[in-house]
Amino acid sequence: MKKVTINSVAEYAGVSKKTVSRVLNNEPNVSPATREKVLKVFKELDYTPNPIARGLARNRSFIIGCLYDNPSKSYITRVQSGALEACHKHNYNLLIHPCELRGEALIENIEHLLTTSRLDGLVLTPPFSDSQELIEFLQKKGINYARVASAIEDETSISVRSNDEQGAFEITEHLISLGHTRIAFIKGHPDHSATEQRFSGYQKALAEHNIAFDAELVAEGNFSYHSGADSAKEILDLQPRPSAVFASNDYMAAAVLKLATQSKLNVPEDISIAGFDNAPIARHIWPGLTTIAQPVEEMTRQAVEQLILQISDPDVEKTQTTLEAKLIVRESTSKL
Amino acid sequence: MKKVTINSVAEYAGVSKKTVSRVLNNEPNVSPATREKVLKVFKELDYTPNPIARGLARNRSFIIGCLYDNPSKSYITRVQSGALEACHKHNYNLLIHPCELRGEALIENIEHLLTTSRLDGLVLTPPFSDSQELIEFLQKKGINYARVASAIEDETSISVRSNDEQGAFEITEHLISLGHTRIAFIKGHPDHSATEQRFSGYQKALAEHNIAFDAELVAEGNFSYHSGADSAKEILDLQPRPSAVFASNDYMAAAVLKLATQSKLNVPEDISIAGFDNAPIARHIWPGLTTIAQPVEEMTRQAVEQLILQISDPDVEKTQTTLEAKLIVRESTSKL
DNA sequence: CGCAAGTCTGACACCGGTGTCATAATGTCG
DNA sequence: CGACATTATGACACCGGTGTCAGACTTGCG
Repeated sequence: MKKVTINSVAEYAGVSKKTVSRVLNNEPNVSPATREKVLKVFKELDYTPNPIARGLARNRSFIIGCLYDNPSKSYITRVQSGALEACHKHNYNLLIHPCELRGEALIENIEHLLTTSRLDGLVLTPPFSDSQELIEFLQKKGINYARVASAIEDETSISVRSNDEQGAFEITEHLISLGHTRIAFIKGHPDHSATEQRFSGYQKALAEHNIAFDAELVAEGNFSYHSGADSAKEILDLQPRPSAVFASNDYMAAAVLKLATQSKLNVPEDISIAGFDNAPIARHIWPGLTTIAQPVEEMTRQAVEQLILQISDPDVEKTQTTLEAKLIVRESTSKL
Repeated sequence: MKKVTINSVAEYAGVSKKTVSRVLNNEPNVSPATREKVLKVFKELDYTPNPIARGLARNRSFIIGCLYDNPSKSYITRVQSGALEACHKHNYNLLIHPCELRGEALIENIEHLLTTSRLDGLVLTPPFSDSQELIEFLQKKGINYARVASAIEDETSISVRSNDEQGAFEITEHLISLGHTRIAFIKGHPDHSATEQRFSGYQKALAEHNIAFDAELVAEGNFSYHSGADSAKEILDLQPRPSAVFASNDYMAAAVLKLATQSKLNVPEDISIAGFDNAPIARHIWPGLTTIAQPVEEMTRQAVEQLILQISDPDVEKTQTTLEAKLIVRESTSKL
């Protein structure tokens, strides 16, 4: 398997390598005859251009990196799927890089990432979207980035978010409209800005309907199924038991459902349960979870799309977009 | 933000770029004084070497590609997590590339991938692990690859699998030992070799215990939750109803559980349900699913580890490894 | 002290493409 | 048919590193 380079193609076709390069990139000013000839040699020698060499010359890798630190697998796959869609549309590829926000050496870690592969841009997903430290580092290094689902308003960088507070408000109001007043809440991971947003939506809905906020009804979770199970235990033991639980994501809601069922409670007759995200599990269990559909793929897709735009033209305006979240009512919530 | 290259560092430090390169790569034969001086300039200028230039010179990208076409998100994230572990250990990065086995242009798709990013190797996950067409293409192109969970015995390439047939045999035997004889089976996607393996394990266990195989009890699934729900409908309508269902993966088993519960059947009292894979959902639902734990992360980790070994030394022996699957009994199966 | 071996360092080609610019070939038009 | 615009092509530097090799400088030891 000897290597076929642009030089061998040029030699074989009897033209200069620049002409081969022109054919390769569909540049104008190549006579049809020459183009044909070169294309034939491509086939004959089974030539594939070397992306690294091309990258060096153009100072581009056509690779976008995706950063995440998230216990929800489904969130991650949705993020990836949206990012990939945008990448492939523009002939980019996606490199994934999970790492810990609280790791002792986040910046070193990212620095190492940038030393081992040159990335044209970075998509930051929660909780990185809100990491001031990381953002400053990227700016200093002059790395393009886009932020997904960040709470920070920042006109100097691309950001696509969904309205978490509004979503949490709506789902809480949904529970209230069903007659619930004693509604427990499970918080998400403190590093995620969504946690505060969703909590705030919950509180605002209570206030709006003159229901006193009761700190006893609030449990600390971290978005993981496991943390949901722990919180569920606390909540189900409360006296009197809340008639509804709103968990900050579907995994934790699923955990509440599992523990309630194990305790011989009927859902939703004995207790209503609501989640957030519309993760696959929300419809894979019975009863299906009432939840808020967050357009994760779409957010990420738009973020990456903007990012690629910015890579090709650094002067393009950096947009801030907010997408709507949508209430999805399933079987896990019912009238009191 | 002006670029800091090896040339500027060399000039600033008053040494040749080769010496800078030596310091960069921790090569011997640099006097401590010179090394110090250069390292100081690195800091001072905030120099980061360009991975693309390095890649060109070394003919390496230090990027591994991961191919998949799989409806199970949890399978994919487990694959990614195992692959990432091995990659990061050796300073590689991971590029993900989902694509369709049956897409009109698989080879063109992969060719395009290789044209847009130079990958040092490829991890093939099911169903690509068994795609003869793809494997021939990669061999022709001289691309290193490793196959995960493939059924094909092939001494010429790296392969790490788990014993699916044995696992299916065990779980079927588990059901039989509980007194079940009318055991329905839901097949996986026909493109996946695991489908045939698991089916075969099911049949062998029946035979071993002198239970006649009944084709009526076999439904065609494709590993997706949705297909499991379709199959579940068929199976639950059978007269008499089977007393147990063994679905080829946990998503389909979860679908059976959901439909059974919706039909007011109690699991496992009225019907036992078993899955395969030990996906997160198996323990996130109630009752938890009896299933086979497949070491997906470990398989992928080992495959990538071998792959990286092969990249650095093409003459290293290509190993074939088989890992054990393990029966996990939860609440979804019980005595007849 | 002299010579061989070992340590440091830099000049230079090279990896495989792309950008710039000069020049040759062809076309257009009065 | 000559002057000029346009198209086609190649020479050459360059992207930012690494590999090879030669030469200068140390060191060890008989």
